[in-house]
Amino acid sequence: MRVSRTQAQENHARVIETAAGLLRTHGYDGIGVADLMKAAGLTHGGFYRNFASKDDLIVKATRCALESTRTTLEQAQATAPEAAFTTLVTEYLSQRHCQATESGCILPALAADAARRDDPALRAVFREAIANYLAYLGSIAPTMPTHTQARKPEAILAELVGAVVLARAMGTGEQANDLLEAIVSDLKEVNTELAPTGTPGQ
Amino acid sequence: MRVSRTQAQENHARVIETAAGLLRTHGYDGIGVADLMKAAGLTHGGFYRNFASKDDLIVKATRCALESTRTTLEQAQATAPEAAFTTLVTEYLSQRHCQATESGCILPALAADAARRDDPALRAVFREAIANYLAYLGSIAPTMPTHTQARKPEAILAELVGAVVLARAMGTGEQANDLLEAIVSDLKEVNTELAPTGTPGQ
DNA sequence: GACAATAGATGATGATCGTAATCTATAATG
DNA sequence: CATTATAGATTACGATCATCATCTATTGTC
Repeated sequence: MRVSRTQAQENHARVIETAAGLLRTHGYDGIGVADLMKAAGLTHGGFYRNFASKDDLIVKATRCALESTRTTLEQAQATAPEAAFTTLVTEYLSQRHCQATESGCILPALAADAARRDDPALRAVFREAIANYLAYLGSIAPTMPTHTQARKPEAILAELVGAVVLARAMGTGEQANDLLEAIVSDLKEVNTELAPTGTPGQ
Repeated sequence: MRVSRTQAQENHARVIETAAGLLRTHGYDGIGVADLMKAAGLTHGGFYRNFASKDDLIVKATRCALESTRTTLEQAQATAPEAAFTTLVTEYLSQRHCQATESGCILPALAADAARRDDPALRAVFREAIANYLAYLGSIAPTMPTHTQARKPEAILAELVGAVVLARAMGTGEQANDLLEAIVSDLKEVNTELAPTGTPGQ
């Protein structure tokens, strides 16, 4: 059946948003076009009118997920500007984020998948995502403890992403929790050899 | 055709070793049983005499890859004990390692894939791999610069793994190189605010 | 040397994959 | 209101997937 222009536009957007969630959870190869369309409330028949290929949807959905993360970060910074770094670290390294694969950051969820694909457009989205994060980390540097502030943003981002990748691979057990906590304290607490613990720097 | 007992044993081992390489490159879902057997010089027919399922092979191949990495680490430590940490960082964050997906560390290659599988045995392999790395980092702590030595092994491992994941997703361009170099210097060089650059600590 | 055990090949199973041609009912247009 | 453009459904294509039953040729054993 046909549907109004605005309805069709909504459907198109919903397919992308739905895919942005399901692809993060199942991986680029872990879910098919038919299931993605069904999850969006449509049949798989109309897919190729809206998207050139599954790869096309993958790029659009990945960018959609990236944009929603960017919005979240900007809101956090606007809400509590002085605690931006603490909020980021606490949330990013939380059990909640590790379990919320569908809505979490694309970097731990899909970067390894993306590396296997020979798709320049997809790689560009990831370069953009990483550049975004690095810029954000730069912008909230004044809210970091001094020992963290002294480090390169690249190192902090890698540490955050690696922590979630490792914690997810370990499952929900105690070891995963210990690892996350160790990394939270590595990033948040002032090095005890340099200064007393507990107070964020500057 | 039938084959001698020892020959069969060799074949079994070769399937696992071959799979250890190809699964790292293509991901757990990126290559099928038939292609794995063919790469080992066999047809897919005999697969289920040797393995209970593809999941079974996945666990065995992942453990095989882990053991080969452990061997590499032990050799590096034995060869140049005083430079163990420098060697690890330089090699792990090299373009070579980022491009050698087939023989590289399983953590950046397959941890995200493993997180999606509901397989306790596979998760156990990853917990073991992570525990191995943490123990190794602990054992070579005396060869680290002081600012790195003061950090938790979990944080260093996450930083290494995250760096390779991000670099691979970015491709072979200049940005990936810059990111790797930034993280090498974050781990190797003494913080310039604390001490002059260039000399490893202690 | 005859017999039995078995490694591996052959080939088929049903499911699922991405892709696409075709159809249909309705929204947009005159 | 009649016409046309089109969103989405139906259906099917060929590939590939994991799995497995069956067959065969050779090795190990007596």
